[in-house]
Amino acid sequence: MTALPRVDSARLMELLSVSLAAYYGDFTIAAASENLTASQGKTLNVLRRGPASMSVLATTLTCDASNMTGIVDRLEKRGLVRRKPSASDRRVKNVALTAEGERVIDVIRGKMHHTLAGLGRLDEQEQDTLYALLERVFTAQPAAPRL
Amino acid sequence: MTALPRVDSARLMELLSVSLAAYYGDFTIAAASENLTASQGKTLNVLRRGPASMSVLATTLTCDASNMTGIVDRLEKRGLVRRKPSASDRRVKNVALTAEGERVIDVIRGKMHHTLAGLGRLDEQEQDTLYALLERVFTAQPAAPRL
DNA sequence: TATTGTTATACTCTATAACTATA
DNA sequence: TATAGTTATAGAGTATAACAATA
Repeated sequence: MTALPRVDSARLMELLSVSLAAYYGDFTIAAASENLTASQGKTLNVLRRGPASMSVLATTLTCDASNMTGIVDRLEKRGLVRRKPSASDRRVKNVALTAEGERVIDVIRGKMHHTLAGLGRLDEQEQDTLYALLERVFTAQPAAPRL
Repeated sequence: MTALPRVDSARLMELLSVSLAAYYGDFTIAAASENLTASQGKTLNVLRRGPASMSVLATTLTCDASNMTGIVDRLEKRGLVRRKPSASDRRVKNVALTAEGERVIDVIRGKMHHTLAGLGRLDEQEQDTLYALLERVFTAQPAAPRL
């Protein structure tokens, strides 16, 4: 691989903010096309990984637990998620996607045309490299080997 | 170089969403420590690149132009930004950071400990590689308007 | 006619505080 | 005592529609 231009940390932080704004905009527009707010879409996206309690949802979305009540209420009213009492701790309510909720979040993901096209500009090896680097930066315990 | 595990596009999209959530959470907490909402902080962050009109701000933040009026009103009331009428088009108002606004957004950026520590896990060559890949994925082809 | 920015409206998101049920 | 979730409240964010000023 040819030598890349040296980039200082501030420029990388700046590009990171631009990149994530682009991703967020893409997601927000896709969610709106399904008549969902960004917070509602993000909640479905988190639940796509599996059921989660109200407090875990709040932590993941970086908001107060009290906010999740209203967000999950509206999603539940539309039949996209459902609350299920935990068997082991009766205080806990686990939230899970319904089949319809699963369908909707998959549609939203498929509508992120800008991001999908951007990833399409990378070949397979470049995608693997990007994956490994992002994992190192944003994941506490990286599973991928060092480059 | 060790071969990296193959990663399909869906897993990469998933990691992007996790990365964004981590970055966004880091930024939101840092902004809150300066008594700013996420939207207010994002506005300052965009303006750190230079003045921008109300409509450009709205496009960059992926929200309706009418929202920017209130956000900029509150930032202006705190002395963090100011509106200046455009010389060439009297309909346009350019928004610029004040010295205090510049100071505050720099403080916020410096408080993004999680993200800064994450980037610190990469050596210089890896940072350059990440920069080049993100630029390919999220920057529009010819010369994206440097915001 | 089209665009920029604002206002008015209704709804959603958000943090804080107080409450309950459970641990 | 501590934690999970809800409720109430006030302030902020959000899209839509309508408007004035300017292009």
